[in-house]
Amino acid sequence: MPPAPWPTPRTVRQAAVLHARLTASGYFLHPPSAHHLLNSLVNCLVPFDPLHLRYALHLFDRMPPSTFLYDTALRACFRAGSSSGDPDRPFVLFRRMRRAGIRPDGFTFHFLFKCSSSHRPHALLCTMLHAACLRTMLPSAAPFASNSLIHMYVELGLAADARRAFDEIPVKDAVAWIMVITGLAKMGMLCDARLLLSQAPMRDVISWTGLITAYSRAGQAKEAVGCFKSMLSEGIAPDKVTVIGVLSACAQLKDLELGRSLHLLIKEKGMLTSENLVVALIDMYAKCGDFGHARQVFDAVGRGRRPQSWNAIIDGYCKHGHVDVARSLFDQMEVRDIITFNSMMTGYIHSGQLREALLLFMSMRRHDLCVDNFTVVSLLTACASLGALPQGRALHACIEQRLVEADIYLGTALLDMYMKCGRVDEATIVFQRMGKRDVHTWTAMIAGLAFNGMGKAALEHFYQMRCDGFQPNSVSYIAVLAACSHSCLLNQGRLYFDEMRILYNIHPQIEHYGCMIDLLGRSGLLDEAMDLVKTMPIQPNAVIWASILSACRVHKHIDLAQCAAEHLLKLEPDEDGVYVQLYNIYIDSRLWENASKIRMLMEERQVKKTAGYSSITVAGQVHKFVVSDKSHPRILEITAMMEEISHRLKSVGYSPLTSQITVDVDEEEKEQTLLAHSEKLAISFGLISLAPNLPVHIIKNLRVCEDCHSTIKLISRLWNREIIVRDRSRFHHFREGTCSCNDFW
DNA sequence: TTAGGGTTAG
Repeated sequence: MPPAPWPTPRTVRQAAVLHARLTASGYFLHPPSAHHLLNSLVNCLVPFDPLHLRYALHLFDRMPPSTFLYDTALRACFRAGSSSGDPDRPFVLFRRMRRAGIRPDGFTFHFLFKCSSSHRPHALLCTMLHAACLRTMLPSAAPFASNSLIHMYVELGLAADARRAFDEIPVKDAVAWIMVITGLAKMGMLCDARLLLSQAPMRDVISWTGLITAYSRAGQAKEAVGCFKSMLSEGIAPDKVTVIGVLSACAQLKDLELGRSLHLLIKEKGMLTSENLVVALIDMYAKCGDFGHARQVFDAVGRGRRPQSWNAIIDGYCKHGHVDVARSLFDQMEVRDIITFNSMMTGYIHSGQLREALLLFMSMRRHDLCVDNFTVVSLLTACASLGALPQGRALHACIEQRLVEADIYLGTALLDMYMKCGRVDEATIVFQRMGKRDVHTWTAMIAGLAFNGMGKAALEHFYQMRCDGFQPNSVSYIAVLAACSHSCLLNQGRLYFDEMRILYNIHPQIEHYGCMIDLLGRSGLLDEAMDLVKTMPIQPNAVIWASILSACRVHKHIDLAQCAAEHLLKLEPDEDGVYVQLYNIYIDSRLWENASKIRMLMEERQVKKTAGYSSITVAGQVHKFVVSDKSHPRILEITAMMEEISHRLKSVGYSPLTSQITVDVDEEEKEQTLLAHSEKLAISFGLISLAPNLPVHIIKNLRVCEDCHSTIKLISRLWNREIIVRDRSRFHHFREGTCSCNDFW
């Protein structure tokens, strides 16, 4: 006797009633009835409350097992979402199914892949599932699983695996399938033809879109666009989701031409009703810097735009340096989300407006927004540029306490912060503990070692990076060449400068030339450096001429110094550093008259010398000193320490470099002035207030003077103390009487 | 009696 048409339960109570009726009538073990009950639960209840998953699985455990029931149980796991507890449950179910000898079908794998997309298990497990799918499935059952397989790899960010899954869909067999299907249709077997058609494994718009999205999300935008073109040539029409993926790739490539043609396509097909697509379109125009069109699309959406549209345009303005325009849009927004705040903060940080970024960060709490890993990356970047080590360490503690999810960006930002605060040891620990690294992580490590004066270690890391299969990019080579120049590794520098073009087709930019010219200049090869300046295909900028000028000072090359200074004064007439550098060169060479001309020129042009200062953090508090500073509450102790330093330095035969002082005063006064330099005050304070095992860490806004440099080397030996000084362009690590810069800075 | 791809922040 067929069962009565059972009602569809819409509440747990109704489900329980039906459960009782089925059990009482013996129909609980009748497959269609059992399926009906379980299906209703999965469709109506589980998606709205993951707690009902337990009830559904409880029923499932008591029903006679079948492929369909297992598929339904897996579907239940998927629909309950990732918040429903045990992320391993789908895999446990699958293992049980195999042990019970129940054959999986396309749906089984489909739901397993869907679960894997949301639960993000280990990549190895996904590969094993993929293999099991290939092993056990008939090709005719594949189409359900293949697109979800691609999607799983997309979610895991594994574009190459997504590609492999895509290639496994046998497109060449499509012809054979179509022949069989048309054959059946011609014989009048329309039902069979339709069934076969629904099962034929062919690449459709969804497979292609999956692959395009995979490439786009993995940052392989060229491949994404390549796929899009292949898709069109196979005669498959894109839909709005495809276009979103391709627009995102265009934005990465700054391919405005393709972006515009997509805009035309969107208009033709009337796709502008999708706001997701509108967001992608605004983002593409904004990232390409075409704000006219970006605004046109943005304005056309009108009031009631989603925050995503605002975010896309705000971020575009920030990335192109129009932070004020971005802020005015930010202020007009009614509902801002975490992305809005993070974009705006990042904009401020990259434009050097750290105070504004901090104010925004503090206002996030008022908007009930929790800090996430994007926020922490921004804050770490700010700490790195300020050299704010204690604050950076506090953020590290938040990561360790798992208050934010640690990922590859966060790890890289953390190691970069430690490097920029001169803590190579801590940066190295972060680097070594990172489970996953990418080219940015390696580059941050190499650059960090480079400007901390550890050129050889930097090059060893570069070697290791390539052994690990990472392809260096143009920024990696800037770091490598900077390592060579900071550590005076001339032969290696020449090698890498040629190699980047030959091996990777990376053409040198102004930064690469800058490093190379700096390296040649440091090595005393000023003629060769000038040859490179003359022959390079780019107009030399201020950095290039400043390198030449520095080299001229060290190698006493007055004529070339004058030539470099002339170029610099044309490029940056208001920059006091040039005047000071040239002035010092004249003083070193005892050309007093030229020196005083420079002074007059500065007065004439009203160029003010930037006031030098040094800061040191003790117990979380920043102490700032200027020359001859008497304002510190512990000035008496600091002065006593200064006197002790002076006394001990003299006892080992050190005489102050009073020749650096050009004001007409007696020797003793000159000595006093040198002794009152801000970095020496800060170091004295560090010595009296920090525990003896802690390094003394100073941040200086200008370059360290020669007398201070020699003095600090001696202090590091006499007090057996590590002293780290970050000046405006590099780090000096003083240990046991030597400095990591090898006296060239 | 089961299905499928999405945009914006580091």
